[in-house]
Amino acid sequence: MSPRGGARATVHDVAAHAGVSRGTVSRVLNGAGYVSAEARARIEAAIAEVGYVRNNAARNLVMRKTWAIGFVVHEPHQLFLEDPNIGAILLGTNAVVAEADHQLVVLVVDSDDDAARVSSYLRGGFVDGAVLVSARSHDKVADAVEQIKLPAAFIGHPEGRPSIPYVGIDNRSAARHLTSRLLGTGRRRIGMLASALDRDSGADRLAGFTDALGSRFDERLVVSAPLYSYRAGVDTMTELLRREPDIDGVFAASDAVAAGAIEALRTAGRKVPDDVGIVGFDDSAWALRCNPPLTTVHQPAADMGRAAATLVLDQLAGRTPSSVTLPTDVVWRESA
Amino acid sequence: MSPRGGARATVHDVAAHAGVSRGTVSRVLNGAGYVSAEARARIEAAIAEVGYVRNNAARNLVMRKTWAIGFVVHEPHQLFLEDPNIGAILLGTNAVVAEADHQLVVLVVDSDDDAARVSSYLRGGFVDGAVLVSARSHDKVADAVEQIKLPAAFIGHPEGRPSIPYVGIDNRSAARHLTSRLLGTGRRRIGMLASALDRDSGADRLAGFTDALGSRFDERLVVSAPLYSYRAGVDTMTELLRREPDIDGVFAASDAVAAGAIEALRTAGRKVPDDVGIVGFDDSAWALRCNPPLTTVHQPAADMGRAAATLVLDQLAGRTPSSVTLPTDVVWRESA
DNA sequence: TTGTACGCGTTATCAG
DNA sequence: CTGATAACGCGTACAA
Repeated sequence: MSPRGGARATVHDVAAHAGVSRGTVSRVLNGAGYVSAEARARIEAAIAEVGYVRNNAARNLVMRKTWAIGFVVHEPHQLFLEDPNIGAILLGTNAVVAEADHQLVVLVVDSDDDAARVSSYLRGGFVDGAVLVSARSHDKVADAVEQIKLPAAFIGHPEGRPSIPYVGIDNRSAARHLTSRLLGTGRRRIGMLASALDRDSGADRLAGFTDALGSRFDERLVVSAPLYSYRAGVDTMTELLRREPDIDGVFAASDAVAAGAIEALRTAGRKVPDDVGIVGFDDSAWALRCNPPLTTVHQPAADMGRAAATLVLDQLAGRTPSSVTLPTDVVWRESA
Repeated sequence: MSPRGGARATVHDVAAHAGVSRGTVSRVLNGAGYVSAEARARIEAAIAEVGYVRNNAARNLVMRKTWAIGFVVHEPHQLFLEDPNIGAILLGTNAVVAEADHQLVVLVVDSDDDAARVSSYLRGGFVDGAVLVSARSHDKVADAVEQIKLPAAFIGHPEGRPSIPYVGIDNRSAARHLTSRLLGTGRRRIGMLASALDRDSGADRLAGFTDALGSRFDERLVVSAPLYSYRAGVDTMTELLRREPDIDGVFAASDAVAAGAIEALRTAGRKVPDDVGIVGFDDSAWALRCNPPLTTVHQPAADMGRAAATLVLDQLAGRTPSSVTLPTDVVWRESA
């Protein structure tokens, strides 16, 4: 006796088909023992026959749990397409979440409307927790997460959200370290191509650069752009050359920016690293694709994803999570 | 009177708080008129006061609709990270889905376990429809979609799934066209770096190449690799040079492959395009990043995403969808 | 070992 | 215009 036309079979149908009660069917469905071999066999046959598939809306309603974790990506179009770390973070998160038998659900925020829709999705009980990537401090999605106390973790370190743990890297000390090594190669006039100063990563990298230069810091040698992009690298490097033609060292806020800068330097007839030494940040696919290969800071992207997932899972298990800062390494190659 | 500790407020709580019935609350929640101004005001105040947020599990259960659309990405790690089209497809799909007030939910399949989990997610009634990217013909996810008759659309054109509409491009004629133009530049010995021959895109590009060459086709000049990757380009080009040192034209199955091939050619001391003319496919970010810039086929990735989303939405609206093939353009640049 | 009955939070259908 | 009340499909004490 299949269910009425087109509708999906329910536990009720299976029970009727097998000549048992719904309770018994539910028990075999959830592997909760106490079912006779005979009943189990009949029920399993019935399940196959009526093509039963569980209705999760009903299940979630009663269990108050969805076994799904959100992964919210909050980037402007272009950056989302270009950012090499985001994919690795995603895969790392997915690995841990899957291991815990949950389903990762990626939500992309690409406009203000999206932010509103994703917020209400999160509030709507579709997920048990969420990993937030590159959220700004003031952010509709973060507001929602905080308000409904959804177990969550940031990748990065937005200020003003003490209630949500994060996993980050120490951008400032990494930038300081990298700049110092660049100084150590004997460069005299070192500039910075800064990016995304509205975000902790961008601001901290600039701070680290400033730290390393100390009294030698000259604000005229810092040119900034809103995004970590190849295009930004071309533009800011061009501007930096205009301001200071005898520049001989450059710290680019990301590998993509560095790649663009190298292009601009080539156009201007400068040789890398002979005339100008340049370093990047991220150790992304760009780094090896550049000519010459880029000296840069390696970001443990997949590990960050894994750590963030663990932070969320911990909260689901009732444990109190604490933010983590992962170590980075300078990778010295030919560009400086 | 707020709900018991920690639990979320329900319609019931709101109703009690406002001194009306649940029915009335539901009516203002869903904007379904027929509510006195006074009642509405009291209810709205109550909603704010108790911090009510809708429970979608319950709502979905009764409405049999989730307002969510799945976007299933089924690629090996590396390809997922490198593929430039996938982001644009995603954004295109998201735009249309959001416009229709649905939420796009991205599901990444990265292992056999993932495939099983995503399948059961799809069957579980978490989404009303799905867009499937780069699914193979034999695929657990596609099986599930077909079995439960989930409204869906493929990007690409997997064989053997006549019940699911797709949006694709005519890889074969595009490849034929591109190869012909390469021939037209006077190249004599033209080889192909094929990839992903287990997929329609890869196989069709090879077929188009073969078409264009006609009797001049020499199977020794075709070297293939499993993935559309930079690495594959380096390796297959190296092999092609070994087989045929006096090669003077190359059709690479994708821009990434072409970029790798250019690297291999440079290593071997050949000049592009003077010694060897090379063309790619996709018009991805690689194309302009290569030196020289790549002649290639432009894929309307965002449009493909939009079309696929429309296909799914059409089915949700009860319309019968039909597959679409989008036009491509050859973009002639300096590499050939 | 099995069946019964209740509750999860909404929306929808009716009388009033 | 409003308020009961019945689904929606499932898990689970509790009784048998």
